[in-house]
Order: sequence, then C-alpha cells, then structure tokens
Amino acid sequence: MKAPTIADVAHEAGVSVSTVSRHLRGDRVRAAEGIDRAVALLRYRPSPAAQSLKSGKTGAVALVVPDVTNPFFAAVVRGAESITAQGGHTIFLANTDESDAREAEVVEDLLTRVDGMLLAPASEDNPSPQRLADAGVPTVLIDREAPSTGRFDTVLIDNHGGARSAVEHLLSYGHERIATIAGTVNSTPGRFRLEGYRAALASHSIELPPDFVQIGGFKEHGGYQSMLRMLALPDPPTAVFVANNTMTIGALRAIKDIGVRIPDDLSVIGFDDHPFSEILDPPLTVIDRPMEQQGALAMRMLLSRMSNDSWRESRRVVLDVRLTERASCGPPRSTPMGARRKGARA
Amino acid sequence: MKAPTIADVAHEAGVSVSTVSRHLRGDRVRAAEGIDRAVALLRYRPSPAAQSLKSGKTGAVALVVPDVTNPFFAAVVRGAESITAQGGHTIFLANTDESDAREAEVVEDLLTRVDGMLLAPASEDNPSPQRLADAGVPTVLIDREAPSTGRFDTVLIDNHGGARSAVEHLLSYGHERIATIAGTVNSTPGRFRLEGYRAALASHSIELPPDFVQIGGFKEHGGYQSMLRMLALPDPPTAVFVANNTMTIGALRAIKDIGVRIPDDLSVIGFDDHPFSEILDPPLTVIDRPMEQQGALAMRMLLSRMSNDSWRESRRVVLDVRLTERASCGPPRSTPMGARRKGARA
DNA sequence: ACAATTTCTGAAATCGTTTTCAGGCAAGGT
DNA sequence: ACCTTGCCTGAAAACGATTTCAGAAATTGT
Repeated sequence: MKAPTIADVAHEAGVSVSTVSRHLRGDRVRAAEGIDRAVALLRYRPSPAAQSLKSGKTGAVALVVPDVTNPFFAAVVRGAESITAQGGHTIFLANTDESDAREAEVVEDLLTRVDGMLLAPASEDNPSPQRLADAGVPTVLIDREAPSTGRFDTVLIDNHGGARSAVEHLLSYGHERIATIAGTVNSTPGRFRLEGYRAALASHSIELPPDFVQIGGFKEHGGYQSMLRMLALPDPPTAVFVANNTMTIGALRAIKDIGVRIPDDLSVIGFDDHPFSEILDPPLTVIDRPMEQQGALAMRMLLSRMSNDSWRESRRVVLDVRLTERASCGPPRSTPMGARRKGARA
Repeated sequence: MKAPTIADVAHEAGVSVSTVSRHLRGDRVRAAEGIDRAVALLRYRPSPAAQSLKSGKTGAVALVVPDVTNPFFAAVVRGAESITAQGGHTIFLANTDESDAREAEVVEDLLTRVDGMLLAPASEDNPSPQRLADAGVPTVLIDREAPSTGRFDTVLIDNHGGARSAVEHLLSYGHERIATIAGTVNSTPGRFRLEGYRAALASHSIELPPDFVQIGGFKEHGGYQSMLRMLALPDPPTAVFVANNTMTIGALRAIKDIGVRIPDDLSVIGFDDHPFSEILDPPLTVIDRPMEQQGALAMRMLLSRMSNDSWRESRRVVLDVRLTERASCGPPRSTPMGARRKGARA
C-alpha cells in the first residue's frame, strides 16, 4: 500500500541508507547485487519530491502554449516531447487561451515546479518572459518574440519571408488586387506576416485600399467574418493571403457559403499546412513549415541552456518556410489578356 | 538570485517559521500583515518539492494519450486542462505513440510524480492500468477500457451505437454493399465500432465478403491503403464507414487519387468531426461526439476520486454520439439487383 | 485582581533523499 | 610487523516545508 522508502531497501539489503543511495547513483558498491534484489523485490522508486528538495532540480519542464487544439501547437508539443522522452524530463503542459492574464497565472504557478520553460507568449508585450528571467528559470520562446524585455533564446520561423513569398506567388499569376486576413498584430507571427504582405506589395509598387487588410485574430470565426467583409467589398480582391490555419478554415467556409469559386473567382493561399489541405477541392496552396521540428529544436535548446549554465549568448533561430503549391491559386479571372500565366494549372 | 525560503520570510517579518507557515495555510495569526509584506517583498513562493515531501501530495495530475496531434486527443487535453485550471492542479502530458512499451515507460515514470492519472491506454490488454492500481494511484481511463484488469472509472462514448447509426444511415439510402475501414481491433473504439458495423448489417440480414472490412490501424496511411484495396476490389462497395478521423483523411486522399466521386460513386461517412469536414467537397457526413467534454468529465471524475478517497464504486460513463449529416452520403448509383457476389477476389 | 480558559507562539521532529565526514578494513610498500 | 594508500562504509547534516507539543500571552469570568 504505502510506497517503500530508501530506508526499507537499506534494511532489506542489510546495508545503510547511504550505500543504497550511492549504488543507485552509480557508485561502486560491494552489496550492489543485494541492493538490486531488494529494489526489485520492494518495487522501490525514489521519491521525486525528496530528490528535488535535495538537488534543487525538479526533472520537469513546462510547455506553455496558447492552445493545444491548434494543430501547429499540437505538433510543437509532440516535437518537444519526442526530445524530452530520451533525456528523462517530464513535461508540464498548459494552455493560455491567448490570454495574457491566464498566461501570467500559469507561468507564476509553474515557475517553481520546473527546471526550464518553453513558452509561446500570448502577445509581444507580455511580462511573463521577464518574470521568468527574474526568477532565473531558463526559458526559450517558441514562435513568438518578447522584444520588450531582454533577449531570450527563441525559435522562430521566417514569417516575413513566408508571407512575402505567398504574395509573390499570387503576383506571379498576375494578381494585383491581393488582400490579406491577418492575425493579431501584437503577436510576432501576426505582425511579421502582415509586414511581409505589405513588403511584397510595396516592392511591386502596388497600393491597395485599407479594407484589403482584415484582422481575423487567428481564430476561425475571425477568418469567416473577415472573408465575408472582403467579399462584400464593392471592388473585391482577386486573391487572398490568409495568415494562419484556423482562419483559413473560416475563410473557406465563408467562400463556400457565398458560392465564390476557387481559384477562378478568387485565389487563396494559407499559412501552415494540414493533412486536410490536400483533399480540399481544390487542394490548398500553403506556406508550410517544419512544425514538430520547431518544437524539437526549442526543447533541445532549452535542455542545452539548462545544463550549460554557462552564460551563453542567447540564440535566435529562424527556421525556413516553404511554399507548397497545390491548386487554390490561379490567374485572376478578368485578366486583361490571359497574358501573365506562369505556373499554369488546370 | 536564489529563491527565498520560508525562513527568510520569517526572519524578515520577525516571527518564527511556524507562524509564517500557519498564516500561509490560513490560520489566524497576529503578525499576518507583516508576513504578507515580507512575502510580497521577497516574492516568496513555497517550494512544491518540500510541500510534496511533507504532505505526500504532488499537486499534479498526469494525462497520458497516444498522440496529441490527433484532434480528438488535443480536445481531450484542452477539456481536461480547463477543469484543472480552476482547482490548482498542474498537468503532466505524455504521448505514447500508440505503443504499449512506451506507455509502460511513461506510466512508470509518472507514477511517483502525480496524485492521479488520466489514461487512454494504447491497447486493451495493456498492463498499465493494473500497475497504477497496484501503486494506488487514482486513475480514470479515457475512451478505452481495460477489461483484462479490474474495474476503473472510465469515460467512453457509444462507439457501438455510433457505428451502428452510421451504417443505418447508409442503409437508409439503399446501400447494401457497405464496407468499413476499421481501427486497431484490440482497442476499445476499434473493436466496438467494428462490432456496431457488423450488428447493423446483421440486423438487416446482409452478408458481405471479408474484404469489406479493412484494417487501417487508426493511421492516415492505413486509411489510404485500405481505401485503395477497397476500390481495387472486383466488385467494390458503394459506401464506406471509416472508423476515425485520421484514417478518413487517408481514405479521402485515396478516393481523390483514383478519381472516384462522392457521393455518386461512393458514399462516405466518418467518425469524429473536424472543422475541415464542413468545407470539403462534398462536406463530410460524420458521427460526432463531445470531445472536450469527454476530457473535462474525465478530469472531474478523477478529481472527485482523488478527494473522496472513500471507496466509491467505480463508474463507467458512456457519452452519446450524434450523426451530423452533410453531403457525402447519397443513394447508390447503380443498384444492380442480385449483385450480391460473395468472396470475389482477384 | 486572580484563576480559568482560550488563543497564539516557537522549538523541534518529520517527510525521503543526497552528501559530507570521519573512519574501518584490506592491500601494498618497506 | 608497521605505516601508508586506497576503497567502502555508516552516521549525521542538510534541503524547505508542515505539524505536534508544550508553554506564553491574551482573554474571560467572578
């Protein structure tokens, strides 16, 4: 019933507590065999609480994300866990629901229970990273930066470049009336994807009405509403770049509801791939990125930072994204003279 | 730099350690105010390790699932976490990758670190639940039973009924050649969904060749291969019930690759809904269930079991499922009479 | 004002480990 | 034989909280 302690093992094996402890930690010990037997017999497992108390290490790592239900974060969790599985750290998971307040709570709570933290802050002016730094908890940020506070190890992707190449792709088909459904602008991905969109347009000297930027807040409903507004415009866009996966679902639903056809009436390109993208009709062209890898890398950086307590310079890694072309983009319908077709598609 | 201890607080407030502890736990104490001040000043947070050691409680709960990347389990995690967020327990998350061996490892590891565990076992003859029972860790099983061992609190859904009504739906359109892509048969959902399928057919006295049951192992690739085999049959089915979400993706990809049309050539019904289902072409008819709710309920049951150490009878809850009809099912195209060829195989 | 209560306090024991610390015992050198 | 090394060992002191216990202070009743 009650869990055996190291003292029970010592007694059973006829040696002292210290000897058992030493053997378990790997020291050479005469009674090794007997101890192993006793451990097996009693099914002894050392108490993590006692070990933490003595060592100051918890053997745990926190992983704080806005929402596990988002396939991207689910993948990050999986990637992070795959690394941790080897090295004997366990993962505390927490959702923040994209709320700064909730994030503060969970961070405060987890602070003392872990040796390090992987954090995807809800917004860029979020105090959590600073709090973690103050508390001396090794931290690496995922997908979102914390520019307001000091530097942190960070694993980002090339949001700007990704958005830019998405828009370039649209431009290459001859589109000029290119709109975007943006995320929350005070988050790193939201900000840079929007800037990338603008940069691409600017470099082609294209100016667009402000209505062509709709804020969808990274939520499905926001994507739906944004697309509805977009299509209700007196002079609607011929192509849209949607800045994340969940908003894309909403946007496509709106498109379907209204009866607009892709890509004939409207070209669509999304950000972040999904198994479903391939079986949509038409299959969705997206900006893709190594999601699990992003989580795995972040975890590796965290573990390294945790062991090397050396004051390493903080690292900022930016992963490449990739355009995977499917069939949701094509030339604008009313193109003056079907002229500028590049990657012609059925 | 170094975290303050309760002794630091005591010293700062000019009282004894015991007094501080008492105040923090809610006792009436004269120096209350001064202690609060000291706590705030030093930013004191009690050490969870020390508290656990003394109390025997860890304040943590484990959540072990086959794969967070599966939207269903992601939803379960979210549901569970939403409950826990109130009551001050933190969640350890672990993936087992559907492997019994891996599950044994993580369970063994987590065993000592938590006050209770939510577990979706990889298979039905998995020793983990028994191990947990032996160790005296309150456990509730999610979505999958452990019939081989004793009774456990369990939160299931009506797999049998769901599968059955899926097939009935197909039957109501006049289909007779109804196939299924099943999951792993030694898991609860796999087994019962298959049985439900068979029961529906049996109750209409329909007999089908064994090829009409393909095992997809709950994986996308399995769904793809299964569907390929199905469509290559000399006398293929006119309707298919796919037993989970990921296999459905694979199956739909196969269908798309081959060029079969839904629902004209083949009706398809899936198990478990997804935001994408609605924007497929045609929108997918599915058996739906309250996913987050399932996780939330399981967590509530676990917490209750953890507090009421009373030896309550173990509860087995079965949640209802619901058919949400969209447009992937229709009448069979050619209803050839007497087309019931048996055991035809290349 | 004094005794009988009640409330509050601090010292110390405890939880289960790890880690000094001072030896014990065997081997090796002279 | 004796002394020096070198391994291994067990007792005991941490780690940071909670809780028992006995006693001090404050409150009450008469």
